[in-house]
Amino acid sequence: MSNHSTKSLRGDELRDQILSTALQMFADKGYFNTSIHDIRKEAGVSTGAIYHHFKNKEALAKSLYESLLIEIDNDINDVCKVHTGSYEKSRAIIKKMFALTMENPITMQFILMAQHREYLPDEPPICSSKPFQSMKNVISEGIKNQEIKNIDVWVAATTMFGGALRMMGLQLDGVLNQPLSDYLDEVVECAWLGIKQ
Amino acid sequence: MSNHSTKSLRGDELRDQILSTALQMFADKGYFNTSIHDIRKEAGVSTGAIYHHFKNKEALAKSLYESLLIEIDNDINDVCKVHTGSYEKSRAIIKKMFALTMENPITMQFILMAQHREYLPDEPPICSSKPFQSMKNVISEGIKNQEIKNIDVWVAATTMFGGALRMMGLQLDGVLNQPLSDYLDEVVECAWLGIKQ
DNA sequence: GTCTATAAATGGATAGAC
DNA sequence: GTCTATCCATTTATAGAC
Repeated sequence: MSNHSTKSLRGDELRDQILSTALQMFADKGYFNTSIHDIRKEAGVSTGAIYHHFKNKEALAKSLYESLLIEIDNDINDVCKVHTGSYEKSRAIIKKMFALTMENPITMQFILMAQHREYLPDEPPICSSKPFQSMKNVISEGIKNQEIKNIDVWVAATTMFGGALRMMGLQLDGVLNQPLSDYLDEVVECAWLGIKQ
Repeated sequence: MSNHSTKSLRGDELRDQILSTALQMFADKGYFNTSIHDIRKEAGVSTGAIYHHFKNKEALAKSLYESLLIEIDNDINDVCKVHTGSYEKSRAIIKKMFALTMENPITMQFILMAQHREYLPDEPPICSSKPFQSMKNVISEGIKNQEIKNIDVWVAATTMFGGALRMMGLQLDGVLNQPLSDYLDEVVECAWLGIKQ
């Protein structure tokens, strides 16, 4: 379980080691159930090393949160680029998020399931984060292009992505019997039927 | 802000005072950002009184969580009783949950947005709680009756209720300009189009 | 840049008076 | 049944050696 290896890391490698250990533990036990001492032990580093690389515990969590949101937003925009039309883009986004959930449940647990505002008080709600804005933009465009019917954009966006996000939550809670990819077609089809022109 | 009143409460009234203060503070600042001392101060009671009525902090949270889930489940079942058919029942459930969110945002914040497993480790995931099971049952029945098309029941349930739940989250995050009731018709219509036979 | 040791504060929980 | 006072463990963060 411990990330401690015989080779002792230094500099940026040590910083990455701290980040990945913290991510694992925050996702698994939650921010408040993970002490600096827990991270120190699990990562095989010293308290001083942690405080050298991060101002405090909150800054460590914030660094994780922001970089992971940017990563996901990049993934979303990458798959969007190779598709045209709101349907294709929405499908590609959901497919990508399903894949990320299966490949990297820890990251998705941390980003989607945690209540960041409890420990990052200055953070805006998740719905105004870049990935969620990107999703909303796809829907806005679809309404403008008349691919999607002319309803409130929040309603359209939550209809398109709300079910998929719940399915990701169910997968992370261990409730589903099959991998998310098995549900992709039905999820996308049902959501799209609700909003298509 | 303080719930402290000149008349000092005793017995069950004091217990209720503790519960409602704790609910407010847990919903507002989160479980881990609320200390027993905070609750003591805000409720205008003593530490001893809290520990007389509840074994510990966790038991206090658990008592709140369980009774609120039962209340919501009763509400859901009450509105279901006066409707027949999956569409009518689903619509009534969403309407009721929208109303509860507007009337009692604090309760909904605590039930829907918090990560209870971080401080109630023995609690099952929220999707297996009674209210969510009741929703899933409505969808199961609809599939059996062929009112809803024959797809995976989780997909159908998340399609029907996933968007509405996200809209409730947006409302609680203060993102929406209008009350949830204004979105009800569109939300229900979009969701139902996705799963109807 | 990383370590160990420890300071300083907080918070959950208990004891015992009333 | 409720109160006050306090104990003790935990935790964040710092100081200073290497």
